[in-house]
Amino acid sequence: MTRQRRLILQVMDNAEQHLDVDQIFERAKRIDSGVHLVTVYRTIELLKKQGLIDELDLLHLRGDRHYYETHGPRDHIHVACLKCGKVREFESRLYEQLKSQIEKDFGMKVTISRTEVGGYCAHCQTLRAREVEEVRMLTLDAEKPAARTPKKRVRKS
Amino acid sequence: MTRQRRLILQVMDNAEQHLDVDQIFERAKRIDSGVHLVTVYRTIELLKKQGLIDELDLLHLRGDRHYYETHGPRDHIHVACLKCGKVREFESRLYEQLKSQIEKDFGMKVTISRTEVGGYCAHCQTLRAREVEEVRMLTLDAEKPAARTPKKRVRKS
DNA sequence: GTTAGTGCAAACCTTTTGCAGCTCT
DNA sequence: AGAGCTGCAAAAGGTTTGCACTAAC
Repeated sequence: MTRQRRLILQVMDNAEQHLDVDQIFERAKRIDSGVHLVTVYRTIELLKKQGLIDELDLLHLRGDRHYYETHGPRDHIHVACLKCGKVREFESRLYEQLKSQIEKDFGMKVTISRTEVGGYCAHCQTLRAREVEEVRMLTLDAEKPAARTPKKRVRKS
Repeated sequence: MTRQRRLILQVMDNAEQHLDVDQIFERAKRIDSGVHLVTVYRTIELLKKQGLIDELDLLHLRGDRHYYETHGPRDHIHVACLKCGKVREFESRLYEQLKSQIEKDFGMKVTISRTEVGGYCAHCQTLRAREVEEVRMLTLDAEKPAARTPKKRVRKS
């Protein structure tokens, strides 16, 4: 347990949300500028193997990077809004039942599980409905297909 | 709808398992050597946006590649064995209920969902080490991505 | 003929690696 | 001291982009 590892773990524990590698790096650097990005990668790899943290993709909504969170006592589902990007967590007995069913049906022991769900949250649904309505009004006679959301490229500097 | 796109779709439809980009590329090339990797990427991007294919990570068991499958009529869960790497699919009414519960609790409309589960399958729990190794050879090596072979460092001009 | 898709090379970003020097126990 | 970690530079791997050319409708 070195100074750097302690720091990285501390950053992740204090995080109020899911961080990607660069975010962890930035926060660690702010406290101790002598921490190297490579060390963050290596530490994350280690923690992942030990099962102390979980890795998420969040459905690649924000690009293909990975996000990390400290492994809590209970499994939860990540629910993301496709529009505003907000991620919420969800626990359910149904989820536990589902995993039990898999174990029973396949005769297997489940040790990892990840479920990520995307959709439009209550707030964005009303926004979207309004937009759709506007588009419809504009194109009543044109018979145009619905506008696609432009691809947003999430790229680090 | 071009020759290339038709071909790429055909490859994915005929696939008996989840393919990554390079596997799709290799198979397409075998049929029409004039297909370019970039076109595969662009086509996948397109199909993904249209919701015609789904993207999987398979819990990163085989590295950080992405895998693709044509989007069937019903959602299913991917269940992977951590030992032999075999991936099976699982459908359940519980899963539908779970998604309904999320929609109800959050007042949201769920449009994408992905769940991937890892564990030890019935075989791997009981097989002896040597037999496990054989299964691994059969399932993982069949079309395993090229191993990362470190080479002598050579300065690039 | 216009619009959209393709091939190519090169850029880009993220993650991994070899190695030398430094830390922790 | 010895094992293990770290920082560094650079490689490797995967994905995207700019641009000229070609194919599709």
